[in-house]
Amino acid sequence: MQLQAPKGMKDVTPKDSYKWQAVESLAREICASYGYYETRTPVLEHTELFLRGVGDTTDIVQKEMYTFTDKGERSVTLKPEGTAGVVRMFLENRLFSEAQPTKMYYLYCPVFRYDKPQAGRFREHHQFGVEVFGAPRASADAEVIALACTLVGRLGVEKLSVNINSIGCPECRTTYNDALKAYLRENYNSLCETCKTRFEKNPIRILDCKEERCQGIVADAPKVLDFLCEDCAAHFEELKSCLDALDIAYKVDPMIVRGLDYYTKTVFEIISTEGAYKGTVCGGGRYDNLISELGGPEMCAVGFGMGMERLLLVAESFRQIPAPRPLDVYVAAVGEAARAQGLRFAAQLRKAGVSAEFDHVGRSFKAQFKYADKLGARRVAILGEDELLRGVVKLKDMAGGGERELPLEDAAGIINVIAVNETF
RNA sequence: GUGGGUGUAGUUCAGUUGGUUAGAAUGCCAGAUUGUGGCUCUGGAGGUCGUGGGUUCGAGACCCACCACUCACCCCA
Repeated sequence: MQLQAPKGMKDVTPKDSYKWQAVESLAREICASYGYYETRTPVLEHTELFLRGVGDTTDIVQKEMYTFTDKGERSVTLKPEGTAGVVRMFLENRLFSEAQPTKMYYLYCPVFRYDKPQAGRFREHHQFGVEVFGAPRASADAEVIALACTLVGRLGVEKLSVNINSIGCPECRTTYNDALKAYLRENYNSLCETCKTRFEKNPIRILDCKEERCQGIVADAPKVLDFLCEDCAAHFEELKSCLDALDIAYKVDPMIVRGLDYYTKTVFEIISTEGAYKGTVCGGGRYDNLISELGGPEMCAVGFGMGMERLLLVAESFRQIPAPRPLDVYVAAVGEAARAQGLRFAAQLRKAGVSAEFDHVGRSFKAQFKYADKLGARRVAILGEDELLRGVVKLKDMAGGGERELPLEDAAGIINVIAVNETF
């Protein structure tokens, strides 16, 4: 028995979950303000969906998928990204027949990729993502970028860079690929081995190569942006003016090439430049052909995926996420009769919306106080033999150290004392 | 997939050229008023020294293999 999570997978312990919840509730709040609704789709999909959706020449599909055969001999795959499943959901539920656009988000969506873990890279990670279907105008692209920036900004992350690019539609990309290959042909022998194979298969990926020699060659290569057709160029201009209108600072980076095959026109990345993780925190773009390629109607789409682990890493290096006060009242009771009364009292408090804890260990008064202190309880309600006889409960304020005695019957008065944020 | 680093109490780490019973801090539990937290003091529990081989009279230390973690490359969020 190996008492260890699978390689590259992490637990969220009860002590840390508040950080995730903080990010999640912020994301929900922001999405609601932008008019996005949550969608939830299975962790597993038929393998075919990703082969066709993500693209079978990508690294993700070729070597990183958790694919297996289930007991019914079906090939299924743990989601390697969020978009394909949402498109499937959209088509299966025929949401395309509703009024468009359809604006959706997903949160804490588990994503699996079989690669070697390192800082900010896991075999299972979780994405917050957003998809807008049926919104052709670039203002949708800008809205999605703005939403991502709002979340990251609200978390206090200051050092980041919004990089945008356009990789055009299939038409302009063919023209561009020809031009790129013509340019690269002269330097073909100087390219790294991987790039040599990319040359025929997917030359645009060479732009993304981190090898120094390839970067040198690629620096003066023709830019996709110069080959955009009229429509794509207009779309890119519209995006830029929308971002300007929203006061979002961005950088045009003609070298952005995303790792998923479905992108058209807009691609973007939000990159953290400082903190515990440096690199892409959010990546997305437009994918106008994916819905039809998966068997749906001609319908455009734009969206992004954001790595929540990365987001958290970065956010925490700028600002501590405040831990919520865990407990209003610790009910300390010793003696069987008092314990019975205390158990009831704790239940009454909870019913009134006051969080309460009760001793289940059988500790001494002293130990119960110590424990209450450790929990960060604001008040301790004391119920011992003495109080029981007199029908009262003592209420101690842990910060001030003072005590008040209240009749046990007067629940409302007790709640009031507890609820008021005073020190005594 | 390629390459580096690291594995010793729950946690962070000491552990001499290989030599008796493997330590500290912190955390946990208890006690210092038989009903009161934080501070202090005292005590206690807690370790197959990552696993398996090997060298040796003797291995936590040296060698080999494996495993895990970690970092970088690749790729990505």
